[in-house]
Amino acid sequence: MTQVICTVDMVLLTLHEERLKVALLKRDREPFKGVAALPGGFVHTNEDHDVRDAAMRVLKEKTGIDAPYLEQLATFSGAARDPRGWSLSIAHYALVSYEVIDRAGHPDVKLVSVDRSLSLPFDHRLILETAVSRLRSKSQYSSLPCYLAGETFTLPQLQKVYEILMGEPLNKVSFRRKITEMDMLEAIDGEFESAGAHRPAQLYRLKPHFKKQLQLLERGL
Amino acid sequence: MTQVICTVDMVLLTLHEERLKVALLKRDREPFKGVAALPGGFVHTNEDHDVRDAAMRVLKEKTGIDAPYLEQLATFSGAARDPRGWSLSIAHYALVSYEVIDRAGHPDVKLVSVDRSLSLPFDHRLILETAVSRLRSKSQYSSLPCYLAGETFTLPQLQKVYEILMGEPLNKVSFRRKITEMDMLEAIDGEFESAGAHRPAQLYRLKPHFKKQLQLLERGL
DNA sequence: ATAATAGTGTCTGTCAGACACTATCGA
DNA sequence: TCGATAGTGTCTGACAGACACTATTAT
Repeated sequence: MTQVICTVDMVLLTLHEERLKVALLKRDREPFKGVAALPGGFVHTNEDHDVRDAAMRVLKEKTGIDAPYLEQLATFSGAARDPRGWSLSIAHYALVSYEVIDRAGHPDVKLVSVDRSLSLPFDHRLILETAVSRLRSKSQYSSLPCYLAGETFTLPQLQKVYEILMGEPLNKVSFRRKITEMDMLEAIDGEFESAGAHRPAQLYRLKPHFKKQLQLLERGL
Repeated sequence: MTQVICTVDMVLLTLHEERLKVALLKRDREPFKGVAALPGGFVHTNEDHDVRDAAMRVLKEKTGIDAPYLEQLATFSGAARDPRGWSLSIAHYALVSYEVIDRAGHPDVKLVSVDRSLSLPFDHRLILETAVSRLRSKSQYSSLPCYLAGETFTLPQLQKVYEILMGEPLNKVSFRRKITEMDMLEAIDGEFESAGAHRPAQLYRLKPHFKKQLQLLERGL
């Protein structure tokens, strides 16, 4: 039994210009030095408590970002995926609003639309597709998309987020019924968002209880 | 960076005596020698193509079983979970009918109801609970439970399987409507199951197309 | 015949989506 | 006043579950 190379890879997703985008970073070492790839790194057994810790550390080191939502995706493995040898990557995905990426302002982070056919090193293409598929699937019946909307948002903004993820327009009345049913938002008293020559929209935020806990629907949207 | 111990653990689930049960094996070496635990083993980079291969190999070696359904569950990791050091286990779960376990006839395999509060070594309790939770969740809206029902089964038998997993009685008419909607079963012509002094039930099997591919419902059962 | 379960036709309450309406802003 | 979007009341068609019925076996 030979050594297994243990790494974590991060799929950092956000919404920008009405598109779902992934954060890519030019690799600073071999293999694939200089090629845009998912941020990743080795598991450090001396400093990481577990692989979730490793994923958060790698994300922070490479992009400067602490993500409000981060979840293990799956483990990708095999003899062929890394030229250095038999390797294994515990892939995670994280969701942030565009503002968080913008504020971090890391010069090497590039946002690329996930719908464009991307050529990525290792099996990062498969990892990315798995992450996007997981996100879209969970968006059908959970509060997950809220983490892409930022700290505060209006209901029309949140509906737009869901629509981009689901790839289809949603019924306004039904959408609001479901959001009410989930009972995860609180109106920010007296705060409205004026976005032009029309009635301003009420601002909402996630109830504190749901900051780290997804809310699920019995039946999807 | 010190060495990471890479293992796979298998959660082998089946139905027996109207209960969901997990297969446990007495450990044949330290740590926890002699204690009942999930079947597990090291990843062998020289013979396993990837961790799925490793999981299938471990299951076959320890229980003699080739499972019709096997899926990666999640990776459990950390410095504390294994006394030998910082370790990582890519947990998988597999579904089989009781007949498969019975036919394999492995003397050391014990079936234990998952609802009993079990004391297990390592973090196997957490792994088991995660697997059961995943299975129950997927049972709501997919054909997954079919793999617990065996090669052929009647609709009343399949409904019973779903009911055990969901923990509640299901409406017969609705259940059959959903099964028809999934369009994954084919009647075995002229084959019926006589189970007493009443009308025999039609035998069904999964359509070949769905042998390795789950069928999903738009809305759950 | 009777008991027991398999399998099906039909009715009804519930709920998602369509539509229409009011509310509130800037110009 | 008008155009635009926010937000809400209501109607209707579709569908899940309840009920009732027929079908088919062993005793």
